[in-house]
Amino acid sequence: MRKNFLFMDTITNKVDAKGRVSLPSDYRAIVKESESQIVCYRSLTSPCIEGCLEDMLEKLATEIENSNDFFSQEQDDLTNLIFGDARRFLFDSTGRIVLSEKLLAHAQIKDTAVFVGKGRKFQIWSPENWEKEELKIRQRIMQQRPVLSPAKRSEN
Amino acid sequence: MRKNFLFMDTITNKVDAKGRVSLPSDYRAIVKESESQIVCYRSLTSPCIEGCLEDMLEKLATEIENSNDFFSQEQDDLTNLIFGDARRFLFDSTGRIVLSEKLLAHAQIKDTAVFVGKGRKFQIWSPENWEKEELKIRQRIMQQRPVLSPAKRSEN
DNA sequence: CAAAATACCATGATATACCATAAAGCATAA
DNA sequence: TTATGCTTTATGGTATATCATGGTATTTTG
Repeated sequence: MRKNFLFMDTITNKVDAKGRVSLPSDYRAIVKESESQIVCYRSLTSPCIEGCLEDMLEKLATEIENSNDFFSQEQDDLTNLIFGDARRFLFDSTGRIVLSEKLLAHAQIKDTAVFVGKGRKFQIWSPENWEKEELKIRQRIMQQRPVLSPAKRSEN
Repeated sequence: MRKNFLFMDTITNKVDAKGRVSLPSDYRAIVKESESQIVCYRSLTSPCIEGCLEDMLEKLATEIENSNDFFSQEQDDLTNLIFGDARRFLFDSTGRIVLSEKLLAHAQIKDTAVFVGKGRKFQIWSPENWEKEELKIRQRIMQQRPVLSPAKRSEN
């Protein structure tokens, strides 16, 4: 790969009874260009699904492999959680992936999924949880920047 | 080789009276692509079976050979244990391997085996032991999280 | 030859790939 | 701007292929 790519935007799609969702078309374009695959796993810290390109995990695996720390407990834990949870998700000719029950349950997703771009990775939220999360994020930002210009504040 | 491959996901399969288990189909695909073989041995630190491609053990052996580390006696011992225990496991035309009594006993596996991907290697657990282990790991990770360096990558 | 290990066959369940229609974006021309 | 046709995308439905697993045949080995 080594191409530039960014997962961006926020897109809401339907999830049917079988767990099928359309991957946003921009994301599909990234997959095609990169010649890699989408990999998803439960976020370690939030009630959402996280996704990235398999290349990213490849990189992680290589780092661990080369760290000469064949028997480290910490690495063992990490690899168990990340690789033990992650799975490839190929999309069919209509652009859909099917999310597993495990992932959907973790993210509390029923019939609607919100894809949120995060650059090198992306997240999938339930509409309710994402709404709350976005609010939290905005509040954190505001606190950290008390001196935002009035113009900026009235934007949006 | 240097092909890309990752053992991922957590998959539960049945073990019959003869010790036969289906190797997850993704794992089989890796074996075919790599033109290497699956090797399994008793984990040195946990009640589980550990597996990887034979290439990996090759690499480990080379590393030991080339590191004239005066203080690596411990690592040397560990690798001796692994090589003394490891064995090739070929799968038949239906995708099954036959786990030995020794391995099954060590992992306390009766009629169900849980395959847990770890990137370049994987583990096989009994459902009960894996459940406990996963919980332990999550607790440890949560505690250490702020100081984990490789984990930066998986941050939000 | 007996016992065990290994390879092959058959089946149902499940996941995957494909088809068809609807909806939405996009460009061009009026 | 507004209307019109075209292309791309989303989504419900269905056919197909794959996989896990119980069973049996065949080979190996002691």
